[in-house]
Amino acid sequence: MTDASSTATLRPHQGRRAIISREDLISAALALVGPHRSVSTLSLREVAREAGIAPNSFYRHFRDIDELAVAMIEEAGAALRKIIGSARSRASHGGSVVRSSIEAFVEQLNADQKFLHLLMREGTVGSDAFKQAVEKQLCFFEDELCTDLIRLAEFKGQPLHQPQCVARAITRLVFAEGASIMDMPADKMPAAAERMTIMVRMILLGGQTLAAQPALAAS
Amino acid sequence: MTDASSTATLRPHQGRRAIISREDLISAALALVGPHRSVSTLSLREVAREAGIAPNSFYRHFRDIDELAVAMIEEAGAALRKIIGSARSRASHGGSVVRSSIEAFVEQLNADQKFLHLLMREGTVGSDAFKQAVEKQLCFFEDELCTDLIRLAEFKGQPLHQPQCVARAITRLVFAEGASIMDMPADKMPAAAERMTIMVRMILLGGQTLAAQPALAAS
DNA sequence: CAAAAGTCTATACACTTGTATAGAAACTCG
DNA sequence: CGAGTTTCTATACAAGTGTATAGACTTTTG
Repeated sequence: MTDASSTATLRPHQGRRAIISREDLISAALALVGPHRSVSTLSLREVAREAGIAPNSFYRHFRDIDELAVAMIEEAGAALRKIIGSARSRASHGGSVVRSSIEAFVEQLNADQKFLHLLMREGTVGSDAFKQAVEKQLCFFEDELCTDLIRLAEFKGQPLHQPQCVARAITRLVFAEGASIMDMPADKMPAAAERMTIMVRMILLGGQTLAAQPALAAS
Repeated sequence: MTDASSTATLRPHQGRRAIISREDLISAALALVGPHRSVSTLSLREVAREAGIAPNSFYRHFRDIDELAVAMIEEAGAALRKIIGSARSRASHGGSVVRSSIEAFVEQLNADQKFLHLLMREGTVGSDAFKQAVEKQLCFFEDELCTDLIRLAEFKGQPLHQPQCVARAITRLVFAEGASIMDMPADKMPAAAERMTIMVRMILLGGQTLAAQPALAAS
């Protein structure tokens, strides 16, 4: 594969120039999904129509619609992790990491980006390959959050009980709650974001308390 | 509607006896869904075929497939709440409510009931009516848990910060985590259930700690 | 018993879907 | 230029979809 792509880079077009790229197809698919349209209902013909190509040309880029969906998920995950990551590092030498991360998250919720949509809502239906792709992205978030939590705990001198578990709880909760928030009327969203912050704080505080008094684990 | 149903009860069949009922259609639909099949991909013809009737007879019972889906969700929610509720009351004068509730939950996860599937996985895709139906059931769970948490807090003399928020966090987390657990290989499930218990404990503990030291809310 | 009423089936129509096949169009290289 | 190579299009097919229409069957009612 490395070989194929490198020769492709050296001799970009041996035959007719490609009129459309994988990214164009992903864009077309992104344009079709939305609050009322899920990836799993996209049809090959529909995406091709949106992209302005004949249905069969689709196969030049993806083996089937599922491969497209997986590519979309990976792109969405990478984009979102970049956003959240920069928000975190921006805040790391400033104030509350929790608040600024959630603010960045909700900001993306408001912006009409489709990325969040994909990751939050579509992880539970669809093909196995698709579900695994979403799961993988969520685990990336979890791991990044985990290393951050550990660093923060050491920095503040507040130990955390089972940081990986804390990170997972926060990640899953935020994505689940986010999916629900997306369907709310706009005027209820600030309150929901505030509530989400409290939820995350509770988990963190629970982890800290548990680290201080392990006996509580059996309460 | 009350009038119509009451007259229907008084005079059950004015014409030919119904060969199939709403419940039969729901059963047929339940038989079709599963780990690899989501409600949103069910077709009217398919459900009718499974139920053994002609496609058009479907309309005698539901206006469209979406109305069927909503009915399924309501049935699933009621059934699951009954199960969890009895598990909770069984444990209320015994030991840990958290553990026994989660055990009941995971037990249902293992049993090949489709109910949990519907509530956990399908709440984020589909029509608005469908999403709202799932959301409503989740709120029922949240409310029941909330009253239980309040009662428990008073009983134990351990006040809880924002019990409604705690209840929501627990509900959402458990359902999200449950959806993920369902796709795991069976040998990893006990560990996942244990981890879920810890997560719930952290939230509870966070809520208690926050009630004791409100100043921590701004940490 | 006949009429009315409700439930179901059969057939049909227009539409969408994925994909197979064949060929046209555009590009590079000798 | 002509050969080779790649991309894209046109057409076609079988299958599946929702649903409209018309009629057959069974039960209650007059």
